[in-house]
Amino acid sequence: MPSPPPFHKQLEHALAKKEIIILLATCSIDYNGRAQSSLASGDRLLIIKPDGTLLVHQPTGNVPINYMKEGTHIHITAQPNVWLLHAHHPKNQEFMTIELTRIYHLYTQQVHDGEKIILHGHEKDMSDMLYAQPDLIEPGLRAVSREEKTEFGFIDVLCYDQHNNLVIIECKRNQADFKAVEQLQRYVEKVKQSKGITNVRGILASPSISANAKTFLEQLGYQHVAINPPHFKEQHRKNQKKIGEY
Amino acid sequence: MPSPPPFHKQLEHALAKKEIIILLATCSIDYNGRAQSSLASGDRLLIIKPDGTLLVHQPTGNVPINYMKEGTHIHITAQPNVWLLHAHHPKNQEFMTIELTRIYHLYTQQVHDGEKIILHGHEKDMSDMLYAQPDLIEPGLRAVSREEKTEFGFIDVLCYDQHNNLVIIECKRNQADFKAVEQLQRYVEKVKQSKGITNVRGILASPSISANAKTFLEQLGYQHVAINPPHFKEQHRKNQKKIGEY
DNA sequence: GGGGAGAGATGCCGC
DNA sequence: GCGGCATTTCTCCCC
Repeated sequence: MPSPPPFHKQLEHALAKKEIIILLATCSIDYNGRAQSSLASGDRLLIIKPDGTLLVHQPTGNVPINYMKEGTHIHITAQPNVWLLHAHHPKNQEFMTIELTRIYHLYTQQVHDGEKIILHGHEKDMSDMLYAQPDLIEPGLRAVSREEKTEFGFIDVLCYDQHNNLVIIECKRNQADFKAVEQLQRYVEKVKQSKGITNVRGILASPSISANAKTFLEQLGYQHVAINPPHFKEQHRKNQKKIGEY
Repeated sequence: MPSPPPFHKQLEHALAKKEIIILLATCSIDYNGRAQSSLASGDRLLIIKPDGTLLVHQPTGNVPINYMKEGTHIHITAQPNVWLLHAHHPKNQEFMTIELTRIYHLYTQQVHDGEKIILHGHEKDMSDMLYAQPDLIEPGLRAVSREEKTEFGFIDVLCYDQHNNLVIIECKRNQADFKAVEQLQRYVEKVKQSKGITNVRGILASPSISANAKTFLEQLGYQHVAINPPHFKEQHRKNQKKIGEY
């Protein structure tokens, strides 16, 4: 029975055929590009995708410890006791060198997946809700526009109140912070300036706001309205049910 | 020769022994937690780490299409034609169900890696440089403090100029945007207020700034100074050399 | 644990 | 391509 081709030949073959490559190995890593990094030797999981994505995962943590994005050119060279995996992203001017000293496992395969994820519960769902039902914010509000583009950014929801003051609403699906207040401030000030009016109100709609951000908000003369993103409670109830199902 | 244990037994064993688990399979996925998502059937790479991290990768892209963070409890159940992988993160109140219909490949192993990455070229390197050499910004500047905490955030570098005006410097290692200008504005206004003085200057130090952000900055009476993060040119030179080496 | 801010942020959509 | 901005942002640091 003929022996299998050497590791680097297998890898080259998989790269050429644009297979997904799963490699568990002891390696050290150097990166040079938008920043510089070095990582001493350890056991890691390397993933090379058909689109030229390279991910390096340690045994813990959510995020790859090193990575190269789609469009990376990869090649491997065999040396007496190590393999050198060179990764180069021409457009981003990024380079990575992985020195492999021990190969635990290599698997490669053609994969097919054309499906896209369907995601709900993001901020747009919240601004959709407030555009459809502005009285969740305050009785008498009339919604005028959504995602209105200004020179200084996009206004989530624009309304008039019952006294015909313009009302600018900025939504956050999570707790609001300084940045959210500043976004609101930027839109309000810009609209006042460009329309030459002063009766413009600013409302920050979010489930909560940090104490400091609230102080800041109120100093600027704006309001916070506590609003949960849509289906927040239903979602929680579903979770509770699922606990029972387990 | 005895046949190997069924897939779900192998997986249970690996979970119990806290091995890293690499699984290439056809699956569909539902997630419920901070948001809700569903993903129809396709070929994906699943990774389960010893710390309870679960990653789902499609054949393209940098980022996992679905994930559960460290601390996730995972168990698997076998049904007539499918396996159900249940993932539950108690603290985050998150749930994921993965329906596996075809197993291409399963590999599990103990892994060891205690190494930490060494990273250079981040923003702190830049504020360190400006604290040490404030005259890179403007002749006659005297640095007073770094990372100074205020009620409204942290000031990167605080200086006095040759006319004894207080100068607040905000650093960005990349192109500055609206948010950077607003951060600077917040610090300057807060310092003016808390110290009861008006001669406070604001300087944004970054390699570049977007046109709109620059307009905004100047309307507020602040300045932009073009500064590259340290070793930027050296880094580029290194890259150039590496191109030659290839 | 919360707050504040950077990140080799990433990804999406707009122009 | 850049710009503006949300992200199941993530991660780190400091209180």
